[in-house]
Amino acid sequence: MAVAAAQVDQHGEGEAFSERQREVLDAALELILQAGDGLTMASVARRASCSKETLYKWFGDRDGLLTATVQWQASKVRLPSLDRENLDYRSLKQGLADFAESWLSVLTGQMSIALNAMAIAHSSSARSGLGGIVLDNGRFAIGQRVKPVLEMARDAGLLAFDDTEEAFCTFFGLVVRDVQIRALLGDRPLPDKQAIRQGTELAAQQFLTLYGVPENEGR
Amino acid sequence: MAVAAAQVDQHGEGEAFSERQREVLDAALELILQAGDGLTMASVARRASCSKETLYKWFGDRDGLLTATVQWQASKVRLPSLDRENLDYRSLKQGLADFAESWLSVLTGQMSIALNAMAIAHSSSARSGLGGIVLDNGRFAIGQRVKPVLEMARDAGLLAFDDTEEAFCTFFGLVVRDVQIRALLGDRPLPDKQAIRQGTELAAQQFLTLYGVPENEGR
DNA sequence: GCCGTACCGTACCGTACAGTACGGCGGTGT
DNA sequence: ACACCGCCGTACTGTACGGTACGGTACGGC
Repeated sequence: MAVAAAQVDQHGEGEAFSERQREVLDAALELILQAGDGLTMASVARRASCSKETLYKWFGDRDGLLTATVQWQASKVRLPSLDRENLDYRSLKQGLADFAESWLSVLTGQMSIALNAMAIAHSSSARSGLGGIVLDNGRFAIGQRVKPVLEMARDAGLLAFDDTEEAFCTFFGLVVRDVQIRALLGDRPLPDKQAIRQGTELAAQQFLTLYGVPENEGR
Repeated sequence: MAVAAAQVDQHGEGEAFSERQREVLDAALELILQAGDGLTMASVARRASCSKETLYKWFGDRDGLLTATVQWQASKVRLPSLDRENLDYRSLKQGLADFAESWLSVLTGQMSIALNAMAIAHSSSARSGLGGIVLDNGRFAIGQRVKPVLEMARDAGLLAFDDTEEAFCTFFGLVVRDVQIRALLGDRPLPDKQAIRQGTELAAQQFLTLYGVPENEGR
């Protein structure tokens, strides 16, 4: 229930874990990949060559270990920046499509799926903030990254909208569609690189159709 | 692992369960609502005033009970039809918005969230077809319902698209956005009736902007 | 050399829960 | 009346796993 140091910093930039602790958390991540929520404290200890007692000392309990693991993974994921000066219509579209592609690739990765599944499984029962953490570092973090760009594009006269949140949610829907929920429900195969690229290009096009300012389209 | 009769029919219209069995499955649904995947065979037996032995006799094992429960719930959900003759632009938009509203309402209901969460929790570990069942009766069933309408509207000259699947996926994305994943990850409060209505009306409008045939809009 | 600290490995405990066994009981056919 | 059957209730078994205790080892300070 109590993560030694990561408890303190609100947003968990992840500097709170020692080298050895990070090894342990990586072991936990590997196990989550193959066993999902079914990982046991013993299996983590075995995989990381550490003792269960140490796990409890460092992370308090099972929930604390899971929380720390999710935070650790979140601190590793670094999505592309998408900040860009000299915006024009074409580069905006390209930037949105590139960003969406990278984002969807992460979202359909084994790790994202496993972690989201685990967080969802927990949100129904335990009062661990796993769902909140995943939400903060997933959907929320993406929003924080995208919204300024949308507003920048609006200021440049390329987009038109009143509600940034609404515009971002629309972008989210156009990009993600049913892909994530299908993946989470075990639908296979996952979309490949090409399918993702194709979908996100369409999404960028559609988003601009909805929110773009026609006279500034250039071409 | 083996559901007595429901095993036979592929799509489970749900007539395979006796009155008493349906009572038991309803008890299981109630428990899933409050305990999610954490429901125990004993709790179901207690709630339904039946013996564990009967549960095992009828449903084989815990997985079989869960599967039957999900099928039973799926057989109960009946989304509005949306079939409509004499399509015009306005009635199409209204129909899509109404349908989307009803759909999103179901999707954000306690029962949908609990069942989806359970199916997701299982898809990571067990090889039970829970995820597939939910997918078939959720996303897939919706598609089957919506696609003919889209094609009908296209034949009437109201919509323009080549790929029905693509058009439907776009509709899905515009309607669902981040609502479902946020709900599954425990984000609260859930959108209320008004927020849903507002979102789905926007979605219908956006969908028509993307796929509507302008000259037939007849405002 | 001695002590404290941190950690590993393993054994152990308690509990929760899936699955089974069995006695009892009410209904139905003969 | 009696046998049979489906079901309830309850007790039981086996096991998996969270959490704890403890002995053994390596290391740094004094």
